[in-house]
Amino acid sequence: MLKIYNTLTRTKEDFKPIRDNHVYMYSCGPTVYSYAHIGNFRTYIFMDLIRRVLKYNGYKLKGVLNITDVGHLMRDGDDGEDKMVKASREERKTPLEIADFYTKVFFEDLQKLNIKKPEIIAKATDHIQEMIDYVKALEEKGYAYETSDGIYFDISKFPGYGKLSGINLEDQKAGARVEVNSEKRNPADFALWKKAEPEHIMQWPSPWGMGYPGWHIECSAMSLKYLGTPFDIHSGGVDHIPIHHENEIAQNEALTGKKSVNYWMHGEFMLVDGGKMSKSLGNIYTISQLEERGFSAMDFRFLCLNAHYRKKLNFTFEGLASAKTSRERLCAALYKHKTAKNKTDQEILDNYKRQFVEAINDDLNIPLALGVLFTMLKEKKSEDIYKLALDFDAVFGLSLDKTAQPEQNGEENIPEEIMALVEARAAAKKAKDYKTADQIRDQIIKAGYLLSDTKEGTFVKKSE
RNA sequence: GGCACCAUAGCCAAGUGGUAAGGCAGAGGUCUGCAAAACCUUUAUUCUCCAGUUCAAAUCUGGAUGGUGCCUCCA
Repeated sequence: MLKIYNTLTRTKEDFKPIRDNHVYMYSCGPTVYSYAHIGNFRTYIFMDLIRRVLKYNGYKLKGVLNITDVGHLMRDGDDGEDKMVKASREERKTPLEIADFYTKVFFEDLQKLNIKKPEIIAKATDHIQEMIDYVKALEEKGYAYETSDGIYFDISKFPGYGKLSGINLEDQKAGARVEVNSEKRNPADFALWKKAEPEHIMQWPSPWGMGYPGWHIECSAMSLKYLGTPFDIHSGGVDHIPIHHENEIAQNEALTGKKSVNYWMHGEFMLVDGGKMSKSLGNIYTISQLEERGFSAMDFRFLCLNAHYRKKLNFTFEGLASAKTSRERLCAALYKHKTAKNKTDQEILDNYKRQFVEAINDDLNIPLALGVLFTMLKEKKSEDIYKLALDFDAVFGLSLDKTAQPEQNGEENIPEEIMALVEARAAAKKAKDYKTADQIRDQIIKAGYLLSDTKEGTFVKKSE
């Protein structure tokens, strides 16, 4: 039985899907105004792990991931500038060009990380009509009101507000900043629809004139369209608990009168060097930047797999290097099993499989499951172990079948002059001229290559 | 001020009532002309501290201390 932690109840619960065998899931996706960074990707790896564990348990999936290309404001939902508009101005491109470019990079990164795309990718700008209909319905039900700059949700009409994050609106008032927008009935009311100035570059006709949607309405309208209500799982980052997901709940439940989501799952943040990751501190990294430093996207995925999704993960390059070494040794060990012809007792295999399943089904305890894999690989070499490791990899997504390869004398990337040095060293060694051989070795290392002498001969590879 | 959470070896990290998984680094060894790499072995009588509950606590309760995130846009 799969157990998952539900943010709404703050407990681990048995997972029971609404439909027998088909799980409906919505995951908050990127706002495509800039490059997604490793913190964002930790959350998408988390989404991917949920999906893989569900599939491993035999469920079919209907997953939706949104691409936010409008409506995500720099401040609150009231008075900030739209992120897409800002990026568009700064990069001197149209919002569409901005969105297309960063969406493309986003999906390339997902692929590198071996994150499988959910079944439905939903772009906000393709669903403006659904959002307008949604807002109109809320207005008709008396949950929305109009001000000079937009349509707002009246949270005083929704008594359950705050149940996901545990906030109490009365307590919040004490320390809260003074609200700029005095037309709002309650400080925490949020925009469903914003009226646009004539020069605003992203706007659509609506019953309230030209304008654009609020950010929160996007996820509500699209999840309702594709998944209905209620649906099984809603995932996202922990930062979404207090505002974005509270607002989604308010919108959905106000509209339908029903509970909208059975299980809320939130992935914790990634810290950098023990603190917050932010552009102003200059400590955010993209996947490409990790690659420039000699790490693969898979090294990063492996790093994320080593910490539980509900624990903060402190990113350091030291930690990433440790993950890289660990992953490479894992693959090397696996290759030995792949090429072994021995068999392993079914009882032993079943025991590892059981431990693995217990781990992943206990609220996605992937770090523990990885421990099971490492322990299993220490068994006597056998192709049965290899096959079972690949079975586990359906969850890990480390492409173990592809990466468990013999060491190659990667000649495709080794320049001829280096190969000449390698041969010269071999000759010197054969002549027992170790002084010359060692000098040549130093020379090769200085040039940025690593040598490894094995019984099968000398291998060269680029050092990172 | 409010909300949420965390504290386990040099580092990362699992374990949430029955006597400390796993990884990295380190140490010893094998291999090597010597190294590096690889491989093998090994590494916490103890879980921030103080009380309490219990036959039994890293795990439960209370308190202290330290750390982080959110309440501004964030994954």
